[in-house]
This record gives sequence, C-alpha cells and structure tokens, in this order.
Amino acid sequence: MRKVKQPDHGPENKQDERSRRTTGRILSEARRLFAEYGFAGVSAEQIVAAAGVTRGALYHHFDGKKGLFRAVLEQVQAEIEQRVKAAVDRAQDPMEMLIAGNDEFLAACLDPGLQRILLTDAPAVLGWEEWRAVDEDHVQCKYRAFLGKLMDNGVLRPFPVDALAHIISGAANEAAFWAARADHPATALVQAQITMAEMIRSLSA
Amino acid sequence: MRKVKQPDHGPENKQDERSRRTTGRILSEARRLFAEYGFAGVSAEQIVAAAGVTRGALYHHFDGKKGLFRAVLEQVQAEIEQRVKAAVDRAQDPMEMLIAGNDEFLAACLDPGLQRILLTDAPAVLGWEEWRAVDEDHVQCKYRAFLGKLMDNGVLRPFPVDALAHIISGAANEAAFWAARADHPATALVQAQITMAEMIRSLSA
DNA sequence: ACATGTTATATACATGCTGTATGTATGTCA
DNA sequence: TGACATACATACAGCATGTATATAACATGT
Repeated sequence: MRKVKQPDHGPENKQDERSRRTTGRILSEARRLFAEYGFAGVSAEQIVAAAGVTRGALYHHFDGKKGLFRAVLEQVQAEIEQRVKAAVDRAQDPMEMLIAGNDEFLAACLDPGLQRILLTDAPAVLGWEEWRAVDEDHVQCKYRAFLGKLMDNGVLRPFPVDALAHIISGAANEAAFWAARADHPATALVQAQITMAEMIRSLSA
Repeated sequence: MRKVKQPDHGPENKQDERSRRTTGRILSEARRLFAEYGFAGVSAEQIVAAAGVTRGALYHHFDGKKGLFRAVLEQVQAEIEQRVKAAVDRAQDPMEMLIAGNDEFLAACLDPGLQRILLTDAPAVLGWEEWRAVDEDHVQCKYRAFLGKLMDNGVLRPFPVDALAHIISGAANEAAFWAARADHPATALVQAQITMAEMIRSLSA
C-alpha cells in the first residue's frame, strides 16, 4: 500500500492519473457493493472485478479489505459533514443551528446503503477504538463544541457536555435508522426531526 | 440442528443431560470469546475447542456460527431484560419506572464485552431485518408501551410514540457505549443516567 | 437382552476468502 | 538510454465455513 498523494491540482503525469482512476473506480464500486451487501457480504474479488482490476491493485492502494472499507467510510463521512455544515451555516441563532444540523443529518441518513456503511458495519468492522476515533473526529467534537457554546451562553441548562453529546448523537443515529426503514420514510423522517427538535428545545434554560 | 427441548425439569435421560451440558458449554465459551474478540475475531473451531468438543457438536445444536451468535445474543438480552424489569418493578409511579428502567439498562451495559455482543456486533452479524426483529421484541415494544401510557395519562406531552421510543433507546445505547469506555466509567455512568433522566423529565406535560 | 432406530458428536472434504510473495509492464528521471 | 520506482497481475499458502458422512452412545419395543 502506498501513501496516497495529496490531490495537488491536475494530473501532472500518467502514473498519478492512472492511480487516481483506479483508486476512484475501486472506491466507487466498493461503496456501491458495501452499501448493498454489507462488508461481510462482498468479497474483495467481487469489488475489484466490478472495478475492472484485480486484487493486486486493491492491496497496492489500500490496506486490505478493511482499509478499503475505512476509505469508503471516510468518504461517506465527509459528504455528510459537508451537508450538515451547509445546513448549519444557513441557520441563524445557535439553537437553530444545532437543530438544523440535526435535521440535515437525519435527512442524509435516509439512504439505507449509507446507513449500512456508517451505522451498521463501521463499528463492527473497524472495532471499537478505531470507530470511536473516527466518530470523535467527525461528529462528537462538533456536538460538543455546539452544546458547550449553548450552555456557556445560557441557552441550554448546564449538563455534562460529553454525556449530552453522546446522548444526542446516539438518538440521532437510531432515529435515522428507524426512519429509513419505516413504512413511510418521509413521514417518519419528519416525525424524527420534530421530536428531536422538541427534545433539544426542552433542554433550554 | 435440533430443536432444543424445553427445560421441563430435571434431566430424565442421559441424552438430554449430555445435550444440555454440551450446548451449555458451547454457549458459555462462545459468549466469553465473542465478548472478548468479537464475532469476526473468533473462529468456530476456537469456540468448540474451548468447550472441549468439535464443530460437529456446534452444527448439530446450532444453526452454524451465526446461529450460535444469535443464541448468545438472546441469552444476553434475556438477562438484561430481567434486570430492567426488576428495577422497573421497584419504582412507584410510571415516570419513575421509565427512568429506573433506563438507569438499570445503562448500568447493565457497562460491561464492554456485553456491549460488543449487544451493540457492536449484533446489527452487523444478524443484518438489519433480524436485528430489528430482536430489538423490537425485547426493547422497543416496552418503550412504546411505557411511553404510550405516559402520554395517555397526560404525564408526557404528546409525541409520535414510535419516533420517541427509538430516540430514547438510541440515546441509551450510545450513552452506555460511551460510559463504558470513559476514563472513569462509574462517573460517566452516573452522568449519563442523570442527563437522560433530566431529558426524559423535560418531556413532561 | 437384543435388534433397531435415533440422537449426539467426530471426521473428512470441498469451497471460498484473505493476505502475501513474486512477477511484469509501464512510467519517470538523470 | 539505462536504472529505478510505480502500478498492477498472478500464484500460492493458510484458514474458516459448511456439508456430507462415519461412529458411538443411547432409547425403545419386543
């Protein structure tokens, strides 16, 4: 496995170009297949076959099947992060930012394939420590920052910020999980959003 | 695989006695090893070796490795259920029952091995549908019943009961997860309990 | 008590998947 | 242009799962 070069700008040479295309295709197919069949439900061989290469390419660019999964996960996380950030930026006061971000997260998680990667498989595949590190970097730290600010400003009553951050994010994960498979996902999503928003508002000072 | 006979009373014949001892030993070792290394981290061979039998016995009594995991999971669920039920029965009014049950659940989940089985591996191993069915039978239905009663009695404000049930149980799962690995689990547990209780009380009418 | 069927467990085998070691072609650069 | 690096393919070894089959212990009716 080789350290992936930072995508500086355009492809300067043929090697980089080829690498990018190969890794891109593997990543793309991996994401599709992991989403559909789960990590344990696809073999590395199936993935590379779909991408039109062999396992040699996979092991060259990624750290095995698990490493490939991690790369897919990070891609998914980054996309969600972007969506949530955009929603948060659109809101006005801090409290509404929190709720807007939460709403957007729930909406983003409606896709069952995304859920399978992000919520079902990731903890089991990566193991607790690695999974927690990823979650901390992408999710927990933001919740903590927001909640901390809201408490400092006296918008929220004082709570143990770590505990509350995990409670809210856990609630959001499970709500997303539920909504996506409900008989009528769109309705369930709205119910989940409204209920969580009301719950969060109930923590006001 | 054979249908396990209901444990009517004492072992009437040697076969049943032998079966019970073998299944018991396999279950016990499986639980220990799944808890320590995770489902994907132990082979069926390791489990039966620890139990002093061969894979033949496993495949006779259980539906493969996944079936064995399911049996372990159900045992874990039953134990938690019993603990939670006892705590609920000790409480007085409905609201306190809900909170007492939640507190007890959090306390029961402090064990990382139990968590690994119940929260980390179970969804990925069983797959969404099967996992959800188990969760529905053991957890969701109780939350729904309680929350519904609280709303009917006007103790809680009205919410979509399904959504709220999932939100609360999701919050509890993640809070348990977090508390168990916190620097000081006992403290974290109390924080989680207090925070969740306060959050639930905030939903009062 | 013995023949016979049944249950419990062991053994042997076929298959598939992962990871690694090695080979080869293509690109890069002095 | 020749030496080195990179990208990928092929071959191989080991392990895990599931199944098919063998065997031993036991139950049961006569």
